[in-house]
Amino acid sequence: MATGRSHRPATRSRGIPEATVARLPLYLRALTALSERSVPTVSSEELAAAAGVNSAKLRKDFSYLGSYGTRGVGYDVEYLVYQISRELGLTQDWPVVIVGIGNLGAALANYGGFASRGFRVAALIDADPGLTGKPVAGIPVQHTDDLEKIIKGDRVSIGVIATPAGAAQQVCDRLVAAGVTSILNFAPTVLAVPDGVDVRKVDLSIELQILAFHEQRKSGEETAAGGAKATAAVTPPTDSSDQGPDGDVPAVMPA
Amino acid sequence: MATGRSHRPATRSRGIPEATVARLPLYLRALTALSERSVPTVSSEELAAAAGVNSAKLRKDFSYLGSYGTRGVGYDVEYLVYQISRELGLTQDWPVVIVGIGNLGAALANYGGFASRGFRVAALIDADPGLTGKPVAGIPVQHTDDLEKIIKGDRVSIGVIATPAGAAQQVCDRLVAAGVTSILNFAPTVLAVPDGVDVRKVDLSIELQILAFHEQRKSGEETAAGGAKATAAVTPPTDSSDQGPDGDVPAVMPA
DNA sequence: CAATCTTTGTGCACGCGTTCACAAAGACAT
DNA sequence: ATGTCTTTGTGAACGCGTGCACAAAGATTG
Repeated sequence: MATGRSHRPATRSRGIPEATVARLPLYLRALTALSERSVPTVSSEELAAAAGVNSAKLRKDFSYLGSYGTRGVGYDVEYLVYQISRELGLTQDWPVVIVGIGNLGAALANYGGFASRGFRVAALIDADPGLTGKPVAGIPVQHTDDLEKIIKGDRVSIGVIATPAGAAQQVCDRLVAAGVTSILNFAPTVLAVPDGVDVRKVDLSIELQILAFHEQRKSGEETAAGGAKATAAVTPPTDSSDQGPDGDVPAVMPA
Repeated sequence: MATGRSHRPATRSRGIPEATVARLPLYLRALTALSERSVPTVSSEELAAAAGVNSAKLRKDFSYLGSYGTRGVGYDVEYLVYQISRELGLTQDWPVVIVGIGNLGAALANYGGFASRGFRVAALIDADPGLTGKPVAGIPVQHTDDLEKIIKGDRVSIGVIATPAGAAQQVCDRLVAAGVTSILNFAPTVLAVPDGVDVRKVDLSIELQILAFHEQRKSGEETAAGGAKATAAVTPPTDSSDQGPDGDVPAVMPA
């Protein structure tokens, strides 16, 4: 059956490493916060702390975008906000459809982080006729039957799937056939898509399982399980910035 | 200020690489599906396809757990389900609290994927007195004032933060002080936690921004933007299993 | 203008993760 | 029992990402 896994050898988008791209939104958020406080410039050290990363890493990340800093001073906040926004493509308008308006879909529709970043919820789509017409987050839900019409009519290229797992692949196929080329999938399924379509997956259960793994290690290490956790003595919250287990290997991935 | 980033040199949990741990839940889900269909054994090739990964990677991943396969045959589904569950710590009961019962919190409370994996929603907590006592997903919401009591009373070690960004750090501090040592954070903020506490972050907006980046590349590459996408000719959905942009560098990370 | 101080930008080395490719192991047929 | 065929388990090579450490660049002060 020969799988068919082509595995493109890291097309390295015009030289910007994927790892860097994944951090740009992080920097952007920190910079936006600084901008709102009218801070004119930041050093790599400060910004790195705000974004929760290493300062050397941050500088290297920025070096891929060009030399936007001034030695001895730091980075111009406004300028950097613009550069990163442009690089991420957030200066243009991205219509997005959300398919599956259950609890999660409604949460996503209400999520403020979208609108503030150039994303516009173009439509909410659900298969339940009982929902059709009902407004969620101020937007009337439309029926799945009209999916193709909506996508094509509004030139939507990004789709969010928040349906049950069983419906996900079918919805995905229809989205792709209608012209969607980027999909954010919340359903716990592996989606099959043709070449040229990007899929990012967010699985809440997987994140918890990874936490459980590390949690288990903590309990079962020093004391042999049992009443171990009864030691109760928990280090009080300090601002130590050490994070996470060890490596950064998250569960969200293109697939 | 010397950052303070200790960066533990990858404590490599008893030899299991983080990247592998992050994939175990993926395998587990595929195996569970097979188990429900009463499939006795799978080859690495088949299972890899079902989980959306490379078969060599899968075999190497399993090799860290031990030699659970039979050459010429494959892996025993039931046995593997058990081994992975045990490794991930899912054979024990993990009480979880969800703080912030807005749209997202409610969605999480209703999410079936938790219960089916050894996770138990021990309590829902919200700062809004109007919500207190109201049942969400069959569980009455409790007030933030009782947070410490709840955590300690039920020996909760995993907390989910689904509050607005502004409240996240404060909630985090209280959770940690009360004994929580693993946190899944949905608020768009960098959380500061003491050593020994794991934080995983899920940021919906970041995922979309990464998609936008790749989407922009697609449009601006072959044809110079403009009516480029009017070419409409979209490759029909096939079962080609090529996934994602290129490298696997997701936006969810310990921090 | 010269000296000093701050902060960027990056060359280099190292380690983790991925992939290839193949030998060893076992099933199965004769 | 012997041979063939399938599939695992892994050694080795490679590439990406990270972090260190420092030279170059510019601000700032005297």
